[in-house]
Amino acid sequence: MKIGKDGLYEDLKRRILTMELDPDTDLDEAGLCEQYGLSRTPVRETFRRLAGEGYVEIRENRGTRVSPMSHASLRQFFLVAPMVYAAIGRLAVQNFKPRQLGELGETQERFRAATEARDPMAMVIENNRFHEIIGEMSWNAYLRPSLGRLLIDHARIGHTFFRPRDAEMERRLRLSVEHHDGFITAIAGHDEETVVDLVFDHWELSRENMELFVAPQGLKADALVEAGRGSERTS
Amino acid sequence: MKIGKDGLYEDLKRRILTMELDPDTDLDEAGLCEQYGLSRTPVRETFRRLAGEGYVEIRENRGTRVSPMSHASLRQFFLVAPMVYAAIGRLAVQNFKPRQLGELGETQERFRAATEARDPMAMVIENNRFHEIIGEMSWNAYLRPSLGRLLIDHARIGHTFFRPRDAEMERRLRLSVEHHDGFITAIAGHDEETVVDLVFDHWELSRENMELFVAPQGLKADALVEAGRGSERTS
DNA sequence: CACGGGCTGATTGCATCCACGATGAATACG
DNA sequence: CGTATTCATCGTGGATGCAATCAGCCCGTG
Repeated sequence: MKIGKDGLYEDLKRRILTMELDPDTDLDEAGLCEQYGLSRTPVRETFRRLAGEGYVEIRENRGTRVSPMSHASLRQFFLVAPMVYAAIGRLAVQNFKPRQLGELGETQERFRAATEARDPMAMVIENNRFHEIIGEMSWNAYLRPSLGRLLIDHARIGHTFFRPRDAEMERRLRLSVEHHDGFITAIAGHDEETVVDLVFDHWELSRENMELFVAPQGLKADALVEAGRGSERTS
Repeated sequence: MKIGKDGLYEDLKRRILTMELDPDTDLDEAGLCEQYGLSRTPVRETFRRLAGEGYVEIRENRGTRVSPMSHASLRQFFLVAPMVYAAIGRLAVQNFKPRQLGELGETQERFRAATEARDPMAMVIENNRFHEIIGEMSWNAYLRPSLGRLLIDHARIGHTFFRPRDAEMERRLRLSVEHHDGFITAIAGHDEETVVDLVFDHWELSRENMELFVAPQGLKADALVEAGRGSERTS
């Protein structure tokens, strides 16, 4: 674990994206002060910053907690994500700087390494970073805030994507890696239409997985009652 | 001028939207503490909050300043604004709550009163609030951050819209008020297509005005040199 | 005369202290 | 025995003092 203010910021982001910190988890201000060797002031400022970016929410006199993921907001997520992703993709092709293409490639290599190492945490982070960089390439300060919000919940809803349970999920994961390669090639070639097509393919891939997560595979009605009394959470 | 933390927050937003505080203006932390009867801690937290919403930017060890408006970002503004506005409009029709419709009506009445009173400041604020409410009606936490950013610069770029200089601009302003009435009627009737049409009409109206602001009417090349040495600002 | 180094004032960031409000438990009352 | 009220404790918001960093200025040097 890193120390200092930036370490706290990065760690909290990582832990929220990887669901190490579940939605609605209360953050212990005093505890984090101690762990990162900070006083409460910089910790509170980090909370404000994360709140501005949508990672947490601050309730007056009632502390800071990880942003919730309600059923209602999930529907809104599926409605706008493809639109924003496609727009960001187009703008990225139009506006990217060569230097960013290199950064994208490096991130993709780390992502590929994470998949080969079967490291779900690293996969989540590198995949998220990959799409963040595409956002940066768009150089659009107006659309990026929404992209950021979407990527947070995309990582959280789709985290099971990176924990393949069967051959089919393995195949999808490999396909996802190939998509990323395709993004890099298409962006480098200023091929806007191919990027948009890839955006939708890539979206469809993770959308199907996320729907499984939101509405899990058809268990028999009594399966949970039999096996896990009291362990499941009511949403 | 209000006092307290909320007063500071509201006032800064208002002063930034109305261009009372120009882009790139440094904010005086100590001065604001004194004016609003606060210590530096809550002032700094307000800065963080405003930074998260896109009103200001904080540079490490170099203070807080009003968010800049560069030429490059302006182009990005024109590219994505219609898309986001239209999407928000659709979602608002689908998801609004009756209570919000009342709030929208009240804001529209204040906006109308401001136009009749020829009060540009109030017009900017109420117009901005009107579109914020439509954003709230969408109940889409993913798209609203971008809407917020767009509305900030929409108010700043288009502030001349509310200072009509000739009969044509007066006409446009009246048309704008009528558009708002149209929004209320169409949203109340769940008429999604009419709302989207209105969004584009409304957008076109202010777009034309904003383009005049960005690329002002064709002065003769020597006009500024003759008349206003040193008084014009370089953007 | 131009340029670089060092100093000083001002401003920001961080730590600590204090006050207020919320939460939970114990007790008194119905 | 159940419920409401009070009180104690904890945690958050705000104020203040101190340290670090940055900007501007002066002076020395080439």
